[in-house]
Amino acid sequence: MVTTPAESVLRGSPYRADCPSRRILDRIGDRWTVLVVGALGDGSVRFSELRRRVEGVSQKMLTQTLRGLERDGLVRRTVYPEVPVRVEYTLTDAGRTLREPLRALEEWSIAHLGDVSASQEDYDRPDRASS
Amino acid sequence: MVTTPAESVLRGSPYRADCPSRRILDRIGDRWTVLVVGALGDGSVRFSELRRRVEGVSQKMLTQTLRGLERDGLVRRTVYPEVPVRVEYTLTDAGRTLREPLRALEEWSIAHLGDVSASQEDYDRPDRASS
DNA sequence: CCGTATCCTACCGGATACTG
DNA sequence: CAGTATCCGGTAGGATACGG
Repeated sequence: MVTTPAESVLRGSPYRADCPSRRILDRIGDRWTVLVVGALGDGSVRFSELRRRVEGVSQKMLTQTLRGLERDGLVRRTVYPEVPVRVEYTLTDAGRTLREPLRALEEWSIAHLGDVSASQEDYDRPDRASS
Repeated sequence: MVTTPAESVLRGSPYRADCPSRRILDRIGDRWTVLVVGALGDGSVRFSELRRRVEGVSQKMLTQTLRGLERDGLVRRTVYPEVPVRVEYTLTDAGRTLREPLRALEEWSIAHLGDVSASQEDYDRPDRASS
């Protein structure tokens, strides 16, 4: 059996401090990045509309998250010098490729979160053997 | 075109505070959970071996991460009452289903982290127009 | 409308010491 | 070996005020 690069990282060698898994987690492992990518979808979205789509995000964190994505080349920022100014954000081609793996994760969560919640409640019951 | 459930969450409605995407991020969005799931692979792994596979994880955080995964029903903990004691961790069936989406993410990072790094360096150059 | 600048708090997570 | 307990600092991120 030929070991693919991905598998060599996943199983062959330990997770080094600079392995791809960690680098990507450092980028999307925060509270908002994944949600912003999802909220952008495949269109152009204004800042204020993004704020509405990602419920609870503060102005500061939305700006910070978008700057990070722009720096990574995953989001393009376009300013229309109208009055008042209009700013639109769009996923780049690279950014769009991120949607598929993220969607896979979301589908997993939709499929399994019920079981996870049930397991948690069972685990938290002080009485009864853990079975 | 029929809108799938996943898409209705991704695009139709805003990301509510209790949507599946957020729940899963709250669980695996921390520093170690994803790495521990990867390090477990499809076998049984001892605590000390896990520490070695996930470079840099502290004893406290490894324990805490494993407890969380056990609570979620994604990891099974087995104690062998030998002297000294031996404890092995294994992904449950549910836990194993998480590996595919996580692997997809890792493969994305392997494929794109080079471009991301290049984009960052370009973005961080003070001089020169952004394009 | 779309930010930036400050301040401030919660908590994640590391270091260390101690048990069964 | 596999934890638990305690302390502690750095930082993610919220609230607020202000600027272009």
